Amino acid sequence: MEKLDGILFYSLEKAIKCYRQFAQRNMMKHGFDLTIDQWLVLKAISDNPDWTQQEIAEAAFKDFASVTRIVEILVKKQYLTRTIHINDRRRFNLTPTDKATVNLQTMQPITESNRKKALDGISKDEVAQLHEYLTKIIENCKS
Amino acid sequence: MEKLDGILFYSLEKAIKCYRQFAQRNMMKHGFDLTIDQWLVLKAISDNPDWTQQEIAEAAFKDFASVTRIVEILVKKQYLTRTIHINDRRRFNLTPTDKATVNLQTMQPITESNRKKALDGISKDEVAQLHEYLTKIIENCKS
DNA sequence: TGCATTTAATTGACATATCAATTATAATTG
DNA sequence: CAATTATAATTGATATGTCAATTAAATGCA
Repeated sequence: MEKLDGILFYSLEKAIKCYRQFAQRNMMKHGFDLTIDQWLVLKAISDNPDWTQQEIAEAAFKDFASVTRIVEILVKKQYLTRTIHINDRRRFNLTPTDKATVNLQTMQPITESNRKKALDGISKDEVAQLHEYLTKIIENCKS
Repeated sequence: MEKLDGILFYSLEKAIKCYRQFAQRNMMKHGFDLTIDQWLVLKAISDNPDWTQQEIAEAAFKDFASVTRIVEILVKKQYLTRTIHINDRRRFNLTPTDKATVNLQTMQPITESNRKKALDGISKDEVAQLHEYLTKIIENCKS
């Protein structure tokens, strides 16, 4: 078999999977009970409290259905409250609880440290380069 | 919110998701009834018929549980036959059917074209560079 | 040989991804 | 205003990821 490690997209997949596992491990190690997807959605909502779930989904590059389910979990875990939107009864107001705010803040430095450790040995310029390549791939795959 | 697009790992995630969607679309467009994960596992088995499922899982960077389930589906879809291993009754012989062999061959140029299109505008050297960065990230996240 | 350990694979539970269908409401337009 | 269309969100089905527990068979060692 052509070695899988020799195929770029395989390494791409492996890199993101490794990073997710790494980030999740460190999150748990610090006693947090959120998955990184839940964290991401919570953070997106917290930073954009007026967005629809669909807008949140787009920003987080998640499926609408996934966001619906993640929001459910976040409400159940008491990180979000959900109330009906006054002007549009199809929508909801999603409001992070105090618990959410505190946890997001406590988590922030851990997340930053995770990112830093994962990029250890890659210079700022190289990261920028890498970023450009990824953006190019994203563009190419839109066709 | 710090724009998600500005975070490398978010773009990493987005890039691989985009590529998977792109590859899957093209696969379907040509009438194949496999997911790209099923295809990957089938290809790994086809190229290494003597490996254990665990070895296949490692090569494809998949969970053992996932491989078990994907193999089940491949058997059901008549891409694999499963017989008991003579020397080790814990194992199975996984043998691609003729249908599998034909499909893998027909698929190969499509896969290559997918990869090529997705990397359009990125030179060979740059791909090599990108690959190195990814390998570095994978290493960093093992800690 | 007999028992503990290791290994190969499966299974269960839950989270997420994806696609299609559905519901409820809002907006548009004839 | 009524009928159509568009939008926000949910739901169902299936596939995969992840973790833990389990089963069955092989191996190692006293």
